[in-house]
Amino acid sequence: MKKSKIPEVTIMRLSSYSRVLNEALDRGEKIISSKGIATLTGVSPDQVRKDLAYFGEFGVRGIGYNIEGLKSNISKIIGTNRNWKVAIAGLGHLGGSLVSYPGFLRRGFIMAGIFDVKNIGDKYGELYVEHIDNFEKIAKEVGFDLGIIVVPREFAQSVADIMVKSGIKAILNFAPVMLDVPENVEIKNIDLSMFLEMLSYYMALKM
Amino acid sequence: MKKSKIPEVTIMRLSSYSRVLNEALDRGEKIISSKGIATLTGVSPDQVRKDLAYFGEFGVRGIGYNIEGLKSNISKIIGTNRNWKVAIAGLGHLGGSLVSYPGFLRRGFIMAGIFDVKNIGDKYGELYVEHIDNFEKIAKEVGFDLGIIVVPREFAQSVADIMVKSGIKAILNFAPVMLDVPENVEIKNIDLSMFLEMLSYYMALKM
DNA sequence: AACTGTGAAACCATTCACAGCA
DNA sequence: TGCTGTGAATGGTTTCACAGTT
Repeated sequence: MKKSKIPEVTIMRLSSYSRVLNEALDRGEKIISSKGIATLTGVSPDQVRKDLAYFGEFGVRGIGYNIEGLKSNISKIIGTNRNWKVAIAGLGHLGGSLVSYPGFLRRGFIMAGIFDVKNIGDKYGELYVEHIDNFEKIAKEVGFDLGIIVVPREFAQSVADIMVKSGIKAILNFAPVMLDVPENVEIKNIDLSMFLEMLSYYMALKM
Repeated sequence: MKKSKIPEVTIMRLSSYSRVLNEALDRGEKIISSKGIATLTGVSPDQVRKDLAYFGEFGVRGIGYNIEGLKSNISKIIGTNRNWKVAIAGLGHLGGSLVSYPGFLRRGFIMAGIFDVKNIGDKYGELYVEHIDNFEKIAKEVGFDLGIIVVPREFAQSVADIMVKSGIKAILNFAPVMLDVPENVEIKNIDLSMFLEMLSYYMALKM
C-alpha cells in the first residue's frame, strides 16, 4: 500500500465498490467479477481492476473476486474497518438531516457531538446540542476524528479553526467558502448548488 | 461556445467562480484578476484563465476581468441566467432539508413540486406534498426541468423512470444506486458517505 | 473459457512560458 | 508594469491489449 500516488477518484470509486459488495453479500452471492462490479457502479471493468491493483492482488485469475475477502480488503484500505467519531457544527435544515443520515452510521461514522450557537440542549437521537464554544472541551473528552461544517458561510472559517485547534484531522465542509486549514488537515468541500449548476449547464446546452 | 469538449470539472469551477464574483460585487468591487478569483476558489490562476478561455475572451490584458460582465457571461454559459423548475422526490430528512436549501433558490433553482408516498398534503413553504403517482400529471401542468431523487435506494429507479417519462431532462440523484436513464437525460450521482470515506482513507493513512 | 493483473498507448487536464495588449 | 490568452510541455488517468492463471 503506497503513500499517495493514488488518485482521489480511485478512493471515491473504492467506496462505491464497497457499497455494491455489501449489496451482493446481502443477496447471498460469493464471487464477483470486475465486470460485475463495473456494471453495478457504472465504471469500466478495466477501471475496477486498475483501481484495485493500486493496493494489491485481490482476485483470482479465471475466477474473479471473493466478495467477502475483497470487501474486507477495501474496508482496510479506506479505513472503514473501524469506527470514526464525527462532530457536526450547524443544525439548520441540512445539518439536522445529516445528524441522522442513515448512510453514515451504516458505514462506520458515528455522530458523537452536535454543535450550534442556538437551540442548545435540543435532543437529536441520543445527542444534545452543545454550544460551539464548548467544542474544544467536549472534543477532549470524546475524541472526535472528523468534523462536518454546515454553518452559514461567514462562520465557517472560525468553526474550522476551532475544529483544527481541537485536534480534528479531517473536515467535510458544506459551506461555500474555501477554508484555510493546516496542510495536515484533510478537507473536502461540497457545494450542493454546484451540482445543480452542472446539470443546468447541460440543459442549457440542449436549448 | 463549443459543443462538448469541455471537462466537467471546468463547469464545476465556473460555478464556483460565479459564486465569488457575486461576493466581490456585494463588496462593491468592479474588477478582478484571474489571481483574485484563484485565491478565492482555491485553484491556480492559469486554471481560471484556461477555464474561461474555453468559452471566449472575457478579460482585458493588463487589467483583469470586469466582474459584472464576467458574471453575466458565466451565467449564460452555465444556464443560471434563467430559472429552472425543480421537482424533488423523497421528503425524508435529507429531502426535506433540500426543499428549503437557500443556495438553490439564490442561484435560480425554484422548487416547484415535492413528492412522496406518505405525508401527502403536508406543507413545505408554499408547496404541498403530492403523491408520486401524480407526478406525470403535475409535471404536465408545471413543466419541471430538473428532478432531485432522495428516496431510499430500492425506489430510486422507478422514480427516475417516472421523471424521465414526464420529460425531465436532468436528475440529481442522492440514492446510492446507478440509475438507468436514456442517453439524453443528464444524471449526476451524489453519495454523501463517499465523501466521508474519502476523508476516512486519508485519516487511516496517517495512522 | 473466463477472468485478473499490468505494461504500453491513448487520452485528457494542468501547468508553464511567453507573446500581446492596456 | 501588470495582466490576459494560448500553444507547448508536462503530468495524470483511462483504455487497450495481452500474458498469466484457474
